[in-house]
Amino acid sequence: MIKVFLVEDHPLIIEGIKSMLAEDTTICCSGICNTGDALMQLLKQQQPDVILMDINLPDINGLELCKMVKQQYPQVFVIGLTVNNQPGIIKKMIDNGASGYVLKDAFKNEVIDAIKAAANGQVFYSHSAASAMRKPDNILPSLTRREKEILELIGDGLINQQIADKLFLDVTTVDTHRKNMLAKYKVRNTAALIKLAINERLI
Amino acid sequence: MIKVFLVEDHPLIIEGIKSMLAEDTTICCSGICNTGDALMQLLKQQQPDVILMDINLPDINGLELCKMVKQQYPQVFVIGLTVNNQPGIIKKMIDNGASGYVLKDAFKNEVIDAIKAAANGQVFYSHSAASAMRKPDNILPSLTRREKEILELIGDGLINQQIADKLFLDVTTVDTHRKNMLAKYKVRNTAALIKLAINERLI
DNA sequence: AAATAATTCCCCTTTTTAAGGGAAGTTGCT
DNA sequence: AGCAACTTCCCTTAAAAAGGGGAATTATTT
Repeated sequence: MIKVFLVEDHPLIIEGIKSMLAEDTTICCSGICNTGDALMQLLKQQQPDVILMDINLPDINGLELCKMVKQQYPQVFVIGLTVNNQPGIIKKMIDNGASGYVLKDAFKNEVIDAIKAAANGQVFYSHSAASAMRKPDNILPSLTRREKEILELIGDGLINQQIADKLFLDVTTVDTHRKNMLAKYKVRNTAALIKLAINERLI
Repeated sequence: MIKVFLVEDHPLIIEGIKSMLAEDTTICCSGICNTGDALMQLLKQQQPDVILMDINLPDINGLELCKMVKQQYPQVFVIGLTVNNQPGIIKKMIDNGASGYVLKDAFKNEVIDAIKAAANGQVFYSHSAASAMRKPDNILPSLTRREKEILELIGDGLINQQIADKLFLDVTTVDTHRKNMLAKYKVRNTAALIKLAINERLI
């Protein structure tokens, strides 16, 4: 019997997963939480074989949560779950110790297959996740803390001087970060940078 | 007995809805399609009392589909369904004849309540949809054809001169449109404009 | 402890955008 | 036919970003 925890904040998805898993007698879903925090509390009491985890949770980023779980409970296998097919995030989840990735357009058997594979220590991707992986553009550089901070303020419409004032920095520093981001993502200007950052969920 | 059709392309959500509706004996889900096209075909043969319709379908925009359904089958009630809480889109759905709107973070009873309300000709919003409606900023001005065209090119990183060349316009014209958009949305610069446009799904 | 990455600050010049106007032709709709 | 909204073009000046460098200090990771 494979013991599964589900971390998901959308009741509809919870129902869907529960309903799918109910059809397989070798899997039992013994814990459901809707936040990362609730999961960490639950794990203190008992550990499942597999955690099925939504990447977009209200309280914590899925990548962080996955890393935390694997650090404290390395024997527990984690499977990522998400609606939005974010190129690049799949690879990052695997880097953070995940045993698989299932997009929400996955079919019934794919969820079950992923859980079974994970329980055996294998890695599984749903069909759509695998095809997303094959795209070469999934190796986007990530933003540093500071860059992300600055990029968010840029997106809010602040100019370099205002950002500098807000973060107690020199204007030239803000400008340097801005230029580094343009170079990092090989975009021509701020407009393209913001578009890319939002579409890739970097901010 | 309320006859319901479900238009949804994510198997997980389909399972969730089916599972929720199974618990209510006065509702029967007698048709499931995963595209707008499939729905229109199905409607030629039989009409349900209520259609539960995902706004983000692979083949057609939910707003358009809702309008089409209501034009051809005015007696059928339509309920919108979506993960992404897009401020403004709810109002547009209602304008297009929808009888309700349910976000995917809705609870079990909210989906059932929405269906029952719709079957009685009433309008129902899920808790989260209603709170999204209350926000005054759901009446954002829309972009004109030209503005949208130009904004997309701005987002691609083109500068005014390049946009002008591409659309066979004068640079000043492109600049005027850019200024109008900044004024229209009361934003300070292009970065904020792009962010707003993407978040509001204007481009 | 060494190497790498991140953060910070500075110089310069050129290009592009923003903000303030005005004006006129075109399209669409009632 | 008339009005409103859209589209088009023009002017000027100031401000901001882009592009090209360099360099020193702190974290972080190996």
